[in-house]
Amino acid sequence: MRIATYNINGVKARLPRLLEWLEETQPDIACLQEVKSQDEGFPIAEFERAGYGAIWHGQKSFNGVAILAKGAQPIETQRTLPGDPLDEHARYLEADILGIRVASIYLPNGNPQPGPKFDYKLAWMKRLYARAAELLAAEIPAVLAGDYNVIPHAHDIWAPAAMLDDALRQPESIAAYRALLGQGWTDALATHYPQGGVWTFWDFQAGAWQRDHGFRIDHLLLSPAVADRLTHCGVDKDHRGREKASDHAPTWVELAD
DNA sequence: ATGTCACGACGATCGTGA
Repeated sequence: MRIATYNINGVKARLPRLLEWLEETQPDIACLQEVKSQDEGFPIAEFERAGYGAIWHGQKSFNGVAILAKGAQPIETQRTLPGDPLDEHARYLEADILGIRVASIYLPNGNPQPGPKFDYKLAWMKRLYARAAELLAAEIPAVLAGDYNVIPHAHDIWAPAAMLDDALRQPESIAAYRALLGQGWTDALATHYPQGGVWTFWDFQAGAWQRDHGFRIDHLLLSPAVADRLTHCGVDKDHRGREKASDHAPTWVELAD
């Protein structure tokens, strides 16, 4: 069983590429971020034609998350991240599919830092910590997949000195991510590629793709029962190099049945 | 040092967010 996460940066702009990726790689579950569409603009008919059921939480212009399931309908368990009723950003969606709880996460970017956007990022990570703890306490097999906007380690970026002033590499961001892992979650790619050097994002600017100036911010966190089933994981890097591609590449885990 | 892209309101460019 394959579970993937893909920050698509605009579902309408990427639709041909997205359908092509589904057709080529056939993920059983796909968590999407940066849908950048209101609910009514979500191209559900196209996904159903491709054989996928879906749930989505859209927002005008930015944010927006979705979960696709091959030949199945995700059963929604959460439409928001608990802990702040005033937070209207569409950044969290959670569902049961094929016996696994799956969350599609679009964690706040947090730039510029310091500032209110960075404060929001850290507060959001605290709320995620609380939700993740609940899932573990209930012993629900779970995968928390998405764009975490955190570069966990110096070997998760093309140059250790790059981005040091950025919200994605602040000590507070990294500490919050490590605290989450400390609950008992497995960062799948970190486990399989402990030497680092695996990127999931290449900026549109500055020829980052051509120079391979990337970093790893799209993560799949596995609960203990799911981690025991992990057989392979990776990044569909070639999809980043295609025409009209997102700035992220799809990232996935393969689980034993 | 610089380099991009999507979205949406506005009105055929610009601000925002990344």
